Amino acid sequence: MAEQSNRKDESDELLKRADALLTRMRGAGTPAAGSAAREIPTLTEAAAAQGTDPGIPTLTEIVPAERLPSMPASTGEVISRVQAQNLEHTLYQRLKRDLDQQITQIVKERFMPDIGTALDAALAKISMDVKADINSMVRASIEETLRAQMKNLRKPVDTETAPQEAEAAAGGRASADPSPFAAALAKSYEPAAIEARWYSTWEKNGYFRAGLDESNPQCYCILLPPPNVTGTLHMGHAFQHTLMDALTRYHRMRGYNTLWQPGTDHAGIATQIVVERQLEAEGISRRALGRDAFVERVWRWKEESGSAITRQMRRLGASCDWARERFTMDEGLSAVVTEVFVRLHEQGLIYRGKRLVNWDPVLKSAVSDLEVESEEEDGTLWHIRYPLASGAAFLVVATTRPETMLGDVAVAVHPDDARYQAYVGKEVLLPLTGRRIPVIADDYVDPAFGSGCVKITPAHDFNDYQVGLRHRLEPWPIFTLDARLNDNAPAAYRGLDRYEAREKVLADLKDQGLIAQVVPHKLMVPRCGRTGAVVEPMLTDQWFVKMDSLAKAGLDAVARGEVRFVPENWTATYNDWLTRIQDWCISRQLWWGHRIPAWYDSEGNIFVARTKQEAQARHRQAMLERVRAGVRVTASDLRHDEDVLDTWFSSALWPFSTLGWPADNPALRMYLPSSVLVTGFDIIFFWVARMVMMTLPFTGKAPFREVYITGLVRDAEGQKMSKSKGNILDPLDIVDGIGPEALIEKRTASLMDPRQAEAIAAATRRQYPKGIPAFGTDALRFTFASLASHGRDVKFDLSRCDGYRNFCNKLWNATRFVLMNCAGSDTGIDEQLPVEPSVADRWIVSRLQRAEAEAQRAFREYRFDNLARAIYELTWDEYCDWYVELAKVQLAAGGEARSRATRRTLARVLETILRLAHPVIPFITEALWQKVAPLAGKHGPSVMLARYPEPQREKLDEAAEREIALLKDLTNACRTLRSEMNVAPSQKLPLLIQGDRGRLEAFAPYLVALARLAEVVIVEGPLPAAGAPVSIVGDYRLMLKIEVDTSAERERLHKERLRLEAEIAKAQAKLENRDFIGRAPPLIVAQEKERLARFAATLAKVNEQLQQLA
RNA sequence: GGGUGCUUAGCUCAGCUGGUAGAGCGUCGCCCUUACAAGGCGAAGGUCGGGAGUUCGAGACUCUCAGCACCCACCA
Repeated sequence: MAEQSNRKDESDELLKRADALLTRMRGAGTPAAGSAAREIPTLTEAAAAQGTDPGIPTLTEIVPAERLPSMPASTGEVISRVQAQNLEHTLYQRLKRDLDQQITQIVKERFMPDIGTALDAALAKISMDVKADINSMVRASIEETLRAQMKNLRKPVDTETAPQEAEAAAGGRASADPSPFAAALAKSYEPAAIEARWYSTWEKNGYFRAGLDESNPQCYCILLPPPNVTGTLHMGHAFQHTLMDALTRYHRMRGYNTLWQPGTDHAGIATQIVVERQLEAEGISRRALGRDAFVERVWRWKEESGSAITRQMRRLGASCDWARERFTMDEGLSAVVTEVFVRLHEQGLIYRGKRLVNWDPVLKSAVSDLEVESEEEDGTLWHIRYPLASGAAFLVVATTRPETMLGDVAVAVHPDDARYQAYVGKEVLLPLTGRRIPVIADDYVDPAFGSGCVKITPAHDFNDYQVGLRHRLEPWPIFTLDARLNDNAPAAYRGLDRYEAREKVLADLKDQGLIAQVVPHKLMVPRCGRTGAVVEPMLTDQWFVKMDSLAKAGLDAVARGEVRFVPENWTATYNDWLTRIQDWCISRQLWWGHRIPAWYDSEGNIFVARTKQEAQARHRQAMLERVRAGVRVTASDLRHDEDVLDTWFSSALWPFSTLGWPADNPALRMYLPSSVLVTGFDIIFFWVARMVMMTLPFTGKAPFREVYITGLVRDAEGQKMSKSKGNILDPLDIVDGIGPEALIEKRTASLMDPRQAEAIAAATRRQYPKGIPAFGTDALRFTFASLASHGRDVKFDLSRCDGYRNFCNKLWNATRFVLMNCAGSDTGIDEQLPVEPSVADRWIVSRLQRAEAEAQRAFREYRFDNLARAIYELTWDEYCDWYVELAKVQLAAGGEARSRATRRTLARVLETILRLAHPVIPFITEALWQKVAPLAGKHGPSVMLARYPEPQREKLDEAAEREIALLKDLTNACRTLRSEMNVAPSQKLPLLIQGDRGRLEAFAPYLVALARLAEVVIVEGPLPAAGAPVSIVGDYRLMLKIEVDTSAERERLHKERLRLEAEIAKAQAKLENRDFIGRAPPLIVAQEKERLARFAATLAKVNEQLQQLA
């Protein structure tokens, strides 16, 4: 089926037809329709008309006037390109929101009803998918309008051919009035506006397309773990997709051939269940509908909801090659599935047989071991007496599932168990059935548990099955496929459900006095991961893949290092599973999935073939041979196997089925093995290991070189996000924001258990009283990156998003600053002109080199947290906090060459930062790069096509780094001094510094500006004594020269001095008084002396302070 | 029962081959300084889960104990 690839064509086709219809109606169509249709403008007309044609609504009719940006009057005023871009951008943003709605509205209102209905249906059908196309139509229209507008607005000078002049003219105004360039970027960062604009541009221009240049030896490929086709994007996807997109964009920018292979999975069980529920809601049963109709129905559901997840991925900026999108049930991929099945069967690696499998009685299908999830539940251990056939004695067996006793074929004891040795080989009478069953001895029995006797039910227990095989006991199945008792059970129990049977068995045993003991017991209950039904081991005919040789190859591939896990410790998990693997049950008794390519004749012979024709041919061949051998045969038609394959069977083939295998082609040659698989640990077994095992034998190559295992995304409390817990977050709600009511509505809708709704609503209200603000895609992606450290689950905390949105805002504003100062000015693009880089310029370039090296290492090691940090710190802590501030000083004071160097550095470093950050935050970097790149001498349609910076070690300038470190220290020391001295922020003071005069003279202007000083006074020799504390930084001693108003302080100190002097005088007088000395006790005299000394000391301090203030 | 992680500031987490404990958010104080209040400057806050060992020196290495989380296998 080519539905996927046809979708876009279909949409285009519909649009075209709609357009054609419009044109016809507008033209010489039927008179009635013609007049009505004349009122409906094309988008271009709507945007361009502006009231020129009374028959066509103007822009303001479609969009309320107050929503339109003010347009300059058409008076021949000069408009700069930046202005025009800005105008276009704003206009586009505001229009975009309203237009498609408005158009639909107008169409509805003004079209004749019959056509209207048809078009309505068409619009409704395409509206979602076509949004992007409408966007580009709107864009095109607006571009057209603006071009027309600019013709009127522009001076005769053509800015296209003389951009320097035009920019210079605008730049000249910028110095006096920065508005043109401030306006070039909105005052603050608004993600929605940017994001809407760029994705379609990238996609339209084919930037995501796979590189197929075979002369380039560097190829980079990531396989998207195909999400469920009918699913929606959750936080785990968003997290992993962010990392994959960053990796893809990084390597694309490094010049690799790049492919991010997208696609979706048919997700057999999950999808079938969803559609079955829909049918139930309509009161239709799947079986009543019939297989073909049901499958048809699932396809329809897939068509309706199938693109939801890929639309969401686009919102996150995922740069997949959508043209190569695949679906596991596409014709091509289905053919690969059949081919692989047939080949494996030919090699004897697929077989069919009656085996004990995990059976879901609700789904009525086998499920694989992996799909069974055991959970501890409270149960009971019943001790039941089995009377010996020979006499009055009993053997007591313990069981948690008494109903299965009806299928018992033996009682087992441990061979060394002295208590029971006498009974081995004897028989017991199985209660309720009257069957006689043997007592056997087997190591499997744990004498310490229960009574030491185990009932053996081979047909419904995996361990018992093994015991049965060892002792050649015939299994005695007692359940039907929906877990009711079958005819092997005594008549009284037939038809009962397994739990009803349990009750009845227990009651009957009790009546017969055969229950010896009832003990509460915790046990693990195996449930199907999908339906939650308790799984019943069941003997059924199923298809299996023989795993031993495949597993061996899978283990070897990892051991040889062909596939490497990151972090490495997952290798152990992988190895452990593969060494203990059992044969893989691949048949499912479902309707939605790949039909097993096997046919049966009336005698039950199996013919595995690629097509029915092939199977028939083999059948005829076999019959001929038997006829020749003289066997009588009856002709019969072949019956197709009813079962479908496990979803994971087709997923296991993903690495080569998506690349056009088995046909040799460039993509297969270049992108297998793929570079890295990014996924969660939860599908190492389901998918990762199976891809390794299936890809190796069919292609001789590993499916991927590395497997990066991400953590799981949990909520802020560390809980797993799940619908039933009501703690799910939709990544797009973080991007776009959501109100509290809508969020609660979302979380409580379609709950399995509606009683939880209230608790969830309350918890949600508590946690998000105001809902979730819009953070934008970039902030979300940056957050994911920063949380992606190794070996840890991710507790998703919205406050981190907050921080990273602020980062985006910082980047935005830094760019505004650079544009204000550099746009229209000389940024040193002409290498002939003299430049005079300062130590600050050299420093920031050096820091940039370090950050680039760190980023490169982070990508190599999948340390996205370090990557995010490197970018964050460089941008904020170095570039914005320091370099930009230093640059202000240089621009204010420097000569022409120094200013040119400063602007050059400002622009070039920012431009590099934008490229550096682009893999993580693609949207904002693209928007800003468009403005910054020309200033840095770079040109190109997209930052995506610009090369990622290569770190160049030799450019590290440690001398400059030391100098700036010193300058930072000095600045901080000044700030400390100011705060210690309680100097008002507005107050400027001179700073006295003693130290290397040459350096200080270089630092002085920066210090004056950054530390808000009046001047820097360089002091030879020791610093003069003064009131301020002295700071020491390295070899430098510095102090503020306080010239603040100290009169109040002086007055206070003066008063204090007077008081002290008075006290001292009094004390001295006392001590000089002979009467006092003579009569007072010595202790008192000593005290008085102490007092005097204390006063004297305090007075000395006060005097010192006064002197300092003076 | 087997395995794998984790335990560092109020919260979320960094901390590479052992060498003076870090970031973001939150809190508090002062500033609406001409890119940015989604900002700037500053401050408080930690015997790095407990114990032992190796070492001149341990958040890091070894052992042990405890707690938390997850995976696998299971005793009927």
